[in-house]
Amino acid sequence: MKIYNTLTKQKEEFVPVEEGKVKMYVCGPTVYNYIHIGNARPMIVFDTVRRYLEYKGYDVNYVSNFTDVDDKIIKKAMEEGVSAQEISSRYIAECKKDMAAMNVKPATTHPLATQEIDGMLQMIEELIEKGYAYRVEDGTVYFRTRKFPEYGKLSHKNLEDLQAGHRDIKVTGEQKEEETDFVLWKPKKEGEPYWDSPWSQGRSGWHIECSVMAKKYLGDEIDIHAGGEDLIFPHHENEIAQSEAANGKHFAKYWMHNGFLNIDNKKMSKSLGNFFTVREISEKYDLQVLRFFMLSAHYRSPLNFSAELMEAAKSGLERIVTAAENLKHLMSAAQAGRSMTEEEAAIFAGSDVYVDKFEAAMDDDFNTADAVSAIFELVKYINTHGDAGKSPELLQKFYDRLSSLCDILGIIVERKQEILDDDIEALIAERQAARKEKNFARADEIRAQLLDMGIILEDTREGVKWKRA
RNA sequence: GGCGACAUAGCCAAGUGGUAAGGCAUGGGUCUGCAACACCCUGAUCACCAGUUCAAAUCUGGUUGUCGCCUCCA
Repeated sequence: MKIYNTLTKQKEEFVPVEEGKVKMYVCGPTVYNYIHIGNARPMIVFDTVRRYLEYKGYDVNYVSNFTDVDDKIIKKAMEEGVSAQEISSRYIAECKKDMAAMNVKPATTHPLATQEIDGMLQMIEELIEKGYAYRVEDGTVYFRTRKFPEYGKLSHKNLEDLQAGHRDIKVTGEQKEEETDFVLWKPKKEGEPYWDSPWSQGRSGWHIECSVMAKKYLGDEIDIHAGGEDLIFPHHENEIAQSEAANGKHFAKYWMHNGFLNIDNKKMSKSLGNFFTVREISEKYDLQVLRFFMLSAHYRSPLNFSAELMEAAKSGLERIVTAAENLKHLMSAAQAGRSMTEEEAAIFAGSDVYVDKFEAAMDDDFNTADAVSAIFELVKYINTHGDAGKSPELLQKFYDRLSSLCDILGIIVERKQEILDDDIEALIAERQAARKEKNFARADEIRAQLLDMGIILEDTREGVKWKRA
C-alpha cells in the first residue's frame, strides 16, 4: 500500500511504526457554527482512509480534535451573550450529527483543546527550557523558528522566502525576534476566557494544541497526520517544529493533505454568497450523496461543487443502490435453500477481478475514483448475471460482495426500510388488481397518486417494488 | 514578489512510456400494457509548440490558461 507523503512529495510504501497498528491524527474543525461542506471533505476522505486500513486488518487509533476556544468562538459568544463554552459544546453536538449522517465513524478519541491546557503548559515550558521558545514583555510566548533548522521541511519553503513574504504584512506592536516566529501562548484580552500560566493569564496558540493532543493520545511518534492542504503552512509546519523540538523524535511518518473544495469554480466564502453548510445540503440530499460525490475524485485534487454535479452523483449512487436492492428483491422471490451450482460458482468467481481492481486502486494512495469505477463494473456484472433463475446463495454472495466494498467507502447500500402506511399498501394492492383486469387507466392513476405522495413504483417480474423519491 | 499545483469527450473523472477505465447527460434499440429498472449500441488522439524515444496523454523545455499557499480558512 502506498501513501503520498507531503513531506517527501512522493508516494511511499506504508510501513507503520508498530506492526499491525496505525496511529492517525486528523485536524478537526473549530466549532463556532455548523460545519460547512469544505470541513466535510477531510472528514469523509480520512474516514475512508481509516476504513480501508481497518479492512486491511490494521488496528487504527484515530484521533481528531475539536478546537473549542478561538477568536471566532469568542466573537460568536459575545454576539449571543453566552459563554464560549456554550457555543462550542452546541456546535460540537451539531457537528457529530452531521458526521453521523455522512456515515463518518466517531474517532477513537475526540479531544477538546480546553481540556488539554495542562499538557500545553508543560510542552511550552519544555520548549522554553530547551531554548525553542521565549516570552516577551506582554506575556506572549513565541516559538523561536530560527532555532529549529528543519523549519519549512513540510511546506518546502525556507526561512528567507517566508520572511520575504511576511515583509508586506508586518503587524505593528509585535515583539517577535523573527517574522516567522509564532504564538504558543497569548495573554487574554478583556472579557475573554483565560487560564493561568507562568507567563500571563491567557490561552494557548492554535498550533500547540494539536502537538499536545497527538502526543497524549498517540505518543511522540505517529504514523499518519492529516488535514486540509491549507493547513500545511503554517499549522502543520508549526506542529512539526513544536513536537520535534520538544520530543526529540520524528513527529509523523506520513503527512496526508486533501485538496480544497470549490463552489462553482470559486473558493467558498461568505462574502461571495457561495457558502454551504452540511446542514443545508442535508435538507436537499441524503448526505450519502455528498459522501459519494466527494469520493468521485482523488482526495488530493481540487473538487468543484455544484448542483449539477450533486445531481449526477445522486444518479450514480442510485444505480449502485438499485443493484443491491434488486438482489434483495430477487432473493425474497427465489426458491429457498438451493445452493450454488458449479456454473454459478464460476459466475461468482468471475467477479473477483473487480475486488482486485478495487483493492489495487485503494492501495495506490487511496484512489477512490478508481475504486468507485470498480464498483460500477461490479454492478454491471451483477445486473447482467444476477437474474431470477439464480440460487439465493449466489444472490447473497453478490450482495455481500457489493455491500462490503461499498462499506469500505462508507456508502450504505441498504435503503432505509420504512413501513408503508396502510393506505399506501391498499393503493398498491388496488393497482395490482386493476392491472390484472387490464384497467391500465386506473392503474396509472394510482401510480400518479402515489408519486405525489413521494412513492415511486417499479413493476418487475417478481412483483412490485417501491421506493421513496 | 516568493513557492507550488493543475489543464483528458457536453459535464465529472481514472490513467504517468506501448495506440484512452468508469459515471452522469444525449441519441438509437431490446425488455415491459405504459413507465421505471436493467441490458446492447452511440462519443475524445488527451490546452498549444518544440524536443527525447522504435514508441508519449504519460519524460524534457517553452507558451497560454486556471487555481492554491505565503493572512490561526478544512
